[in-house]
Amino acid sequence: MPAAYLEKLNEEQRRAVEHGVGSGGGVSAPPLLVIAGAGSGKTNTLAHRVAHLIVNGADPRRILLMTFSRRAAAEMVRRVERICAEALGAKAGAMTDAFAWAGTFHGIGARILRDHAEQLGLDPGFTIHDREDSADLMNLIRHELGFSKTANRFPTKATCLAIYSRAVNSEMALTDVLPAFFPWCAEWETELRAIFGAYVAAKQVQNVLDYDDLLLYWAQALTDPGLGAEMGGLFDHLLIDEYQDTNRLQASILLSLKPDGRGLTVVGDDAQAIYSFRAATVRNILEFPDRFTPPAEIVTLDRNYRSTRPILAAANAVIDLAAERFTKNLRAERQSPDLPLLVSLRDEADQARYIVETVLANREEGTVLKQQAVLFRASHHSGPLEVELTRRNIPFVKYGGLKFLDSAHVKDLLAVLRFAQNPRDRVAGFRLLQILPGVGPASAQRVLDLMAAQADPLAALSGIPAPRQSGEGWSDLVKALQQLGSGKAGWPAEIACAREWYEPQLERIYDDGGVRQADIRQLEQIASGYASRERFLTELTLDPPDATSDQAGVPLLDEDYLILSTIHSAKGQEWKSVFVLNVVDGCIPSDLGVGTSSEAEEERRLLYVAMTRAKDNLHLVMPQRFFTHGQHPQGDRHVYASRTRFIPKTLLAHFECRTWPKASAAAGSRPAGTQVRVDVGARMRGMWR
DNA sequence: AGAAACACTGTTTTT
DNA sequence: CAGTGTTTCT
Repeated sequence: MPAAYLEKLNEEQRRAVEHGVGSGGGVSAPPLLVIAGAGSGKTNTLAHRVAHLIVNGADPRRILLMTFSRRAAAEMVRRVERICAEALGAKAGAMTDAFAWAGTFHGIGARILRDHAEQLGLDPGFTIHDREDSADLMNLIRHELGFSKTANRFPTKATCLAIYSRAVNSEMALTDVLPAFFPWCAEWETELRAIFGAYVAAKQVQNVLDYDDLLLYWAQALTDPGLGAEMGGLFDHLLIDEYQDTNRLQASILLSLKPDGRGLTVVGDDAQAIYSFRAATVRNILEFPDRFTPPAEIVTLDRNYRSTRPILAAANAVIDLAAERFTKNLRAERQSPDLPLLVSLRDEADQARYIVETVLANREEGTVLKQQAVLFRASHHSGPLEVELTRRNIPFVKYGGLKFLDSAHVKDLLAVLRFAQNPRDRVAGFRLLQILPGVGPASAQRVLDLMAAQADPLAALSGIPAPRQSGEGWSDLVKALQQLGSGKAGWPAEIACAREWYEPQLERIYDDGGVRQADIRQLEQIASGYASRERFLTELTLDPPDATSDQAGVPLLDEDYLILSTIHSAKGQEWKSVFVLNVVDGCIPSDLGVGTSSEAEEERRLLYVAMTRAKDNLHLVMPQRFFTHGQHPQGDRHVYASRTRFIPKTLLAHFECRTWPKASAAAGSRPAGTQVRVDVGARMRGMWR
């Protein structure tokens, strides 16, 4: 008799869920590709497949689920638990507790590398560099090799890292990467090669891995037949979500784990590929079926349960103009008479006011703030809106863009913990030492060199003479580090030690110590939720708290707040009402993102992703003019923007076009500028919040 | 020599 | 605001 949970699925969803599952949990299920359009019940289908495997006897300890973000993984686990509980009753708890391999590619990689560290010649205590740490290390090396003062300007640290990362993730040779993606750096190939060589060596000496290493070491380990079989043998089932946003290196890992594809399920949608800047390639998903013999089974989910028919029609029309399409359009299941709105208004200040007023009106009609989201291409696009929301006292949470962890004082405190954890980590040490007064780059390097020469760097600290002007701060730091390094205090008491050392420094360095101190306390709060210092540091690097809000603390769970998010961070989510900011050329597409036609195509998909987040109401907002930066607060230099090229005239029939505020005799004669100038000032101030 | 203070500029998207 | 480059101070 079929399980009750299967009855709720449509025919295609059910086919994806049941594929290859027989008695024994489908241990030898042939490879499966699920093409799942926006709003087609993808997450639900994948969760049902995992649950169905477990219910049919698959060993939950041997199921690996990889998603794009940790948030998505957590949501998936929650749903699997729910479905299993329904089907299995009391014994479901034990089953789902055992389902512990769910996370991002990078998170799973870190875990597997730590488990197999010794076989790979790695110190299991390695620390992980985030993007900025990696760039800092790249910068140190760039300096050491003397490339920071070449006659022609040398690529910046961020560019160097981007080139390195692109080569690693796309599995391309530097010679091919440069002309294809960084033509303006092609003249530096020899120097870059030297930097990358030194960068890799430095990471190894310092016992650190960067994001790319988490995949690269994993992929390399898998090329060894013995280790490959061992790691592949850990799992009967591998399920990968958002497969259109994986890169070559990730595909290599999958294929090495399961060379014949048995037990492999990948899910994705080529129309939603928006991560090519991270070397993701849509070819992974397109080529997947034919990598195996016989080819993978393909199931297509093309019924959209999320958006109303007019919203989906508009989104389909946008993506229909794409140069290349591989999947067909979605079919909407929900009727509605309301067309999506295309709102033109005067400037960004009006845009902010329009959003605030509409959001509040929606709430009056019963749509809570949490069911409404404002999406934008670049993090700073929401600046004026944030000012307006703050002014009107409307709580909001912002996803994407600058994070809590990026602020200098938080990084300082983390540097203390990281250096204690791994005293060979020069990026952490370099940062930490320079907090002391009278210590700059030169003295910091000297201390690190002396430490590096010793078998026990932390113990060696006692024998190192204090840098000339560091005063009594030096011995305090040495004491604090050795105390932390001994591990005697235990976790989370250690973070309190670190804070006690850092707080006086904070007051000395910054004028606005109060706000920053609150952040430090919040970090301490977060830290107490982790089992150990190593776990805390690793997980914080791989999964930083991804929202910032207008309040110091994270909003209480029962509190209502508006969602602000970059389009990238909105992937996989849905809201009742969605507003998309700055739907004009220069923002969508970003003026930085139209260099090549494939970049422009990705911008088009970005707009498609934004539009398909909406369930009931969609507002595309277009300010007509933008004030340029870098001028006097009262200046009125501005540029005029036009509607995005992705919505040409021929598509206007899909929208209800409006101007705001509604034209009236009085409003029409409003003296230009006066009201606007005030808000520009507010916006400028808001930029530095 | 090396640290600190100052002036100037430029900002996509993220594991 | 952070990152970079320049000048000034110790």
